Amino acid sequence: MRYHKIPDETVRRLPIYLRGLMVSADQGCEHISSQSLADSVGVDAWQIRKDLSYFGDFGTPGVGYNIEKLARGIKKTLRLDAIRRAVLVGVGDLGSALLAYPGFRMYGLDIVAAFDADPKKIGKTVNGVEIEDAAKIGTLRQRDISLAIVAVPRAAAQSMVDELVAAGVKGVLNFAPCKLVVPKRIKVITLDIAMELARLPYYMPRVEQMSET
Amino acid sequence: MRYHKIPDETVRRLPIYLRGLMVSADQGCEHISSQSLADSVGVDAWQIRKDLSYFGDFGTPGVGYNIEKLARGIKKTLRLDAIRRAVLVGVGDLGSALLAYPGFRMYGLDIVAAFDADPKKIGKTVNGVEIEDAAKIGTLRQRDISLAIVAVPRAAAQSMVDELVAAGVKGVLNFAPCKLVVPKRIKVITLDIAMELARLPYYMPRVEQMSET
DNA sequence: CCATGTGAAGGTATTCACAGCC
DNA sequence: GGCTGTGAATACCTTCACATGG
Repeated sequence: MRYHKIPDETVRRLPIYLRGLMVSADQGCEHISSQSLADSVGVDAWQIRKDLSYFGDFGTPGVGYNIEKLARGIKKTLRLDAIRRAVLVGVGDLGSALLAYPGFRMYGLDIVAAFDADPKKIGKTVNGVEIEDAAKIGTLRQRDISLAIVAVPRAAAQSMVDELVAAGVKGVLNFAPCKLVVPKRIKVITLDIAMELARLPYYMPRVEQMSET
Repeated sequence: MRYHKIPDETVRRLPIYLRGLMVSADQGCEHISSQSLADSVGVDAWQIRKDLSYFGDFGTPGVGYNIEKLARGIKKTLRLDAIRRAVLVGVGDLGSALLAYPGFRMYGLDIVAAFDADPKKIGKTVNGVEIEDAAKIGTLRQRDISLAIVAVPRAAAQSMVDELVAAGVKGVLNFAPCKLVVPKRIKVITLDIAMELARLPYYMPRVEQMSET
């Protein structure tokens, strides 16, 4: 293996592989070939091998990959071994669902704090996390939390992010349907759910619809 | 303008442009330049012009784009003018949040039906939509609904999708963290929220973490 | 003999620079 | 002068084919 910059598209796929490895590990497997993993996650085998080749030699020719070792390697590459604590801002319908969502655990991620501006919500506990006053986001600085999830209405998103950045947050998963302006050192991934649904019709077969022409 | 296949990446960006156009329209603007739109949505101006050039001549040199006309053109390209009704399967925390989510309206999309397997939920009404028995998904065939949103646990996702496909659904937005097997004519977009959060640390500056090395 | 890792080829998307039109 | 639309250049990613190693 030689030095390579890891392509963004590879980084996008790594969590998929991790998910597939967990499933195989649960089934008691110790090793897995790129082909088997490919079948279970829906990515081509050569793509998996190429992706993994960017950051380490994990496989054994003739045998495959040691699941435990490969999972550790991927986690390290994604820096999931060091960063594990996240804060949620905005405990509305979507925010509450995220607090209850068990899926983060698979990647070793935990939501350990939550903020909201609504006085009726402050002080309540949802899924073991107490909702704090959004005006106190500054207190995050002392709490070793560098990941934030933003689930507030569009109008509030930018100001919340400004405060999060001031409080030392380094990465943001944004559910508000808008662009967020942040310093270059901060990474924002925006996930606009309605937008994903909106691009689905483009790929659907062009049959005449009964409603409207 | 000449014939071009529209790149997938362009299709991914079109809803962003649509969102930006709505905002400008709300502000009373009639025309907008690629540069202004670029500033408001966070995509480069030449990228926008290139994307739009794949499917129509919308702009006027020296003036810019007519917002109303461009929005209609994008909607038509994405086929949002014909497909508007969606069904939700799985009314848990996330599903309920999606039912309440106002963002789909912006794209002319409506969730008009909901299914769940839990007898305690069946018959209840959430946000004006009555929850029906998941065993009755087959009744969709008569209801002119071709889009589905799947928000059930991983273990139930594949069988729900099988039923949806049998009932005539053509496109699926899947929130379950797994690959779904469907006939080639069906389009599935999987949106794994935990996975998005998991790739965030990779892009964050490599400072020493206080917790664990 | 089987499965990995990787150069090389091929394809797709981004970026540039500018001709053409209002 | 200002702004669009687009060929050409560049960068990036995917796919292939096979040498290499257990």
